[in-house]
Amino acid sequence: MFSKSCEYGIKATLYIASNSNNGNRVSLNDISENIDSPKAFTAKILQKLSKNKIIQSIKGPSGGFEITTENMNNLRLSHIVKAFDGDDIYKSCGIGLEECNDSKPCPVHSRFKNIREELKRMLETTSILDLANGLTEGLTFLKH
Amino acid sequence: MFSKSCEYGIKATLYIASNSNNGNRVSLNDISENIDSPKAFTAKILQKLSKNKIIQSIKGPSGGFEITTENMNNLRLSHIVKAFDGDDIYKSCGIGLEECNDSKPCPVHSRFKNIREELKRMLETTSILDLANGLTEGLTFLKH
DNA sequence: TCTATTTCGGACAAGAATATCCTAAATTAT
DNA sequence: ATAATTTAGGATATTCTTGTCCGAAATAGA
Repeated sequence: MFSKSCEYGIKATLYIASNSNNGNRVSLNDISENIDSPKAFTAKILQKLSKNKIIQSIKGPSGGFEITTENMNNLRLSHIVKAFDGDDIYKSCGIGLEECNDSKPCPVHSRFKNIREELKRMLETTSILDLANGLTEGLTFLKH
Repeated sequence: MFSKSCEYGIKATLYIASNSNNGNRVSLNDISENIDSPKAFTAKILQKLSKNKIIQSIKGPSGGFEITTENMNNLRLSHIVKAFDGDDIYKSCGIGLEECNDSKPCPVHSRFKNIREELKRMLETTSILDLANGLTEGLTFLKH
């Protein structure tokens, strides 16, 4: 469904968010250990999240990554997905046609429409804060 | 959503189906022209469809590809998707966790559940015959 | 100021997906 | 039988994603 990068991006953001909740800044090491991801590759993921203003990065000793309270309240799952995979998943044609819409549909267009819209809606309404709270409360998990 | 191979696989199957409807066997050339796909790569796709008993292939002059009436009645979109991409799209965790279920959920588990199930249901109930009929009747399209 | 820590960013490596090429095998028609 | 047509399948090439490595830049603390 999502690329590996996007999966790591979501996990990393949620881990950072759940710690920023408690006022804790976390490092690359913390993150890659706690979301069970390759460290060097995760560094790239974090750079991307940082450039997309999804997370904030601080260099130097006691540096690391965090999410501002303001960001936390506005961030949605769709923002992360968009940064890594674009919005093809819920916008583009199920069998890859450039032009595919209600007036000139591909064979699967009508059957995919609802699902795509539901996915879009879910991603756009799911807040990072809510997901992070689930983690903080121990109701959900980022690794086995 | 699906791999390029899977997209070609669906398009090829539908093109063949819509022609088998009319009793016409179609060649690799026909197919790659009409679904707008690279010929050599499409040959591989057709081999895979053939090995998975989704389509039948006949060698030699006046050979080509077709779908038996029996197959046409039983084939569902899910069969093609499974042959190329497996069933990860509607079975595996949204952020790639090995173990992710109702009793030990990842943060997005509950929000993805319905969508995944709807997708599964759609793929398993959508018949190739119905999709092919839409094409034959000129209601839907495989290329722009 | 010096050192240790941490992120940044460019170059490079490995693997998977996509795509091509060429010869073999089968089959039809002459 | 021979020639022509069409799929089968192995080898190879290209591109994209995933992943690693290493030195540079920033910064906190001694």
